[in-house]
Amino acid sequence: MSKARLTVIDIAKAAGVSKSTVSLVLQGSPLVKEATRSKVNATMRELGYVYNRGAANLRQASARSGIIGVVVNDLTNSFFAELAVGVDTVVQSAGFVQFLSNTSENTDRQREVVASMREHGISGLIVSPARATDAADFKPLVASGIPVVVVVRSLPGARMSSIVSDNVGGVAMAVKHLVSLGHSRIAFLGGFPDTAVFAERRSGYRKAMDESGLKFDEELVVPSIPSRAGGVEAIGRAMTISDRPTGAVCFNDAVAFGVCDGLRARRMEPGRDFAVVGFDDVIEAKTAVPALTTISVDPQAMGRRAAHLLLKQINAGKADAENIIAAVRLVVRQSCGTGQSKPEGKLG
Amino acid sequence: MSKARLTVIDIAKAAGVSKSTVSLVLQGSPLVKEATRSKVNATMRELGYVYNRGAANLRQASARSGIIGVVVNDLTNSFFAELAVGVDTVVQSAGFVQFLSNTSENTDRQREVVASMREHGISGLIVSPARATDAADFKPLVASGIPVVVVVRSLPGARMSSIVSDNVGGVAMAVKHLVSLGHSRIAFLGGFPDTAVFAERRSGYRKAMDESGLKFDEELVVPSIPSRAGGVEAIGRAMTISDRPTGAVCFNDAVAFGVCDGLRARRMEPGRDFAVVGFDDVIEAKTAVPALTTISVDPQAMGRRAAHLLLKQINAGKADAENIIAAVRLVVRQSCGTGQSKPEGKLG
DNA sequence: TCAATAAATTGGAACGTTCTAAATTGCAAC
DNA sequence: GTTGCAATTTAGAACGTTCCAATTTATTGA
Repeated sequence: MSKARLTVIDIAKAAGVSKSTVSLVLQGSPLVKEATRSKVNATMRELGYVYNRGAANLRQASARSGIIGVVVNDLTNSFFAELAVGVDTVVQSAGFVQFLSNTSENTDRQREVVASMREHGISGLIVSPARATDAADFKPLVASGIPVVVVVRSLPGARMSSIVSDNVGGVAMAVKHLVSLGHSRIAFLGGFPDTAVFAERRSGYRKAMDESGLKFDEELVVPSIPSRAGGVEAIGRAMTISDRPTGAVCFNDAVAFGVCDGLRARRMEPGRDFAVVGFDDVIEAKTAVPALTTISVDPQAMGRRAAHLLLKQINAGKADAENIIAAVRLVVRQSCGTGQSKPEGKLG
Repeated sequence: MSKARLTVIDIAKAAGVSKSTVSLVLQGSPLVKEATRSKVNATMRELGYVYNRGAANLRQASARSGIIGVVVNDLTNSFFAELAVGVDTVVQSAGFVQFLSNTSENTDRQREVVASMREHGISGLIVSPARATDAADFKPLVASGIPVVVVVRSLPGARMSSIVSDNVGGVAMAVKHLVSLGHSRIAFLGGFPDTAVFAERRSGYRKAMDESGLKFDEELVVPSIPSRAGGVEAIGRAMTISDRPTGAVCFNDAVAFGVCDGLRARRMEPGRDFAVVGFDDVIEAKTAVPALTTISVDPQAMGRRAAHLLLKQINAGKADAENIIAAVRLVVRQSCGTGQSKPEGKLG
């Protein structure tokens, strides 16, 4: 059907110039005369020329390949989708193309995907690592001089730039908010206990409890799968404790929604009978009933920031690792009530 | 820092064979002796060789580039994220790599992204077009022999394969479900009225009303932005109608959740005081309270199917356009109640 | 042992671009 | 008219792979 691919030589012939000139035009070089440039451009449009980036990358350093790889661990989680969108906006406006892949928390697939991106000559990589990723997996990549920015989950041991949100500060903020509303039995619900993020958030919980002069009770931290279903389960277990909590800060918003579901199943209304705080501020947090009080991390902003950092490193040629802790803020909505009356009086 | 790139020639030298042999090994050719193959593989591992796919694509037909482009119109909508994940699973297991990009409903960006993918020599493209996409935008692509599969939204006028869900059948099913529960004033809420999908779903609504012997009342279809906020707004307007509806089928699940929010704001409990049906069956539909009765389109399955179709076309070299309507099913949960008592008695 | 064949390997020419260094052109000043 | 210098343009050698045709090596059958 389609004839042989059009090359720069075909364009050159048709426009009556040399292939070098066409190449110069392609690169927007100031060396070529305006008249020539427009003539060449016209011929390209006319004949329907398609640039072959693969051939170009053969000559140019891969820093100019124009592809930014983005690898996320769970695309079905809207947090990561938002993150990718944030990266995309700045990457696109810098004239790069985003190459997004999903690992579904599978380290083998992550290896494949990263290898594949490397083969395609990416200019840089932004990665939210799968659980249990070995930092050494990225060693050869950074050794070969390709900038890498790690987001969301840090990979201790590797000399790579990273951006993670302020997990300890965020949870501490949430706990203190509940304390200010009069709560003293505060649970920490959800999350996989073997992850760095969990450890950080838990330590923020402990820190804030200590600083508020409240007793840290191991019973009050109940891990679970960090999902809505996990939240239902976690609140279930939390309610079996003899000295029941009156509020909880949750590992993330999904867990928090699950906790709300679980409370309703027990005929308790979240925000009135029990205070719940989430973490992430996913889009639904605003519109849920009750609207969720949560720690906002703004995944899009995080993505944009990661992209800027990566672009900086790409342009600098070689940059030293930079580790950023993204600030986080408490968004007060309805899920903790007004704190007017004593929460104890509402239980039962 | 890093020395010059390792090439197939370096490996050849180190392993004591010719570059051609190394190339053969790379391609898994049966022509090379087992002993040689393992020797070469060992050297590659040892020296840390990275395959340069760009150079390879220069020689091979782009059908072998191994990249599948996926373009979606809104990555922040989990429906499309799920779709992409579905595509990814089959694409990966076929040894291809997915190249996902987001257009955010912007046709200009869509053009850029598609052009960029073309430059990178994709083997095929799966696209969920941005609103108001001109089918002609894809003409040059298909003319050049690259297989394209359109998903979710059809592009009338173009000779491309497509997979869309059974919009008219789905909504009709939902309406008849409500009718069987005793409802007769049924609204159709949400959606942009200028889209093909809206037209199809609306026509399914009308068809089912007619077939059930119920009066089609223009007042009962109230469009809105297809989001949670849009749902709140739509139910608000629907409740101002003199002869109020007692149930609604919604443009999608997001709208349905918004409708639930709006009902609660009016002190009505969805599933008890008003029946609501969604469309899409997003993950939250199962765990929401009340669990949402909805039309399930299984985006992952749709993605897998699109990927299979695309791979078939890639392998066939040239395939004629195939248009698939993906079956859809009604998932009954709690948001329509049991239908035991007359819904009219519950209003007020 | 020697053909005859099969199996395995190989050199060199592509592929479509960029880059370097050199050649050509234009133009102002002599 | 030259000359000099800047502005444009260009030929040809890369880049790292695959493919073709040809060569070398192993295996078989007499």
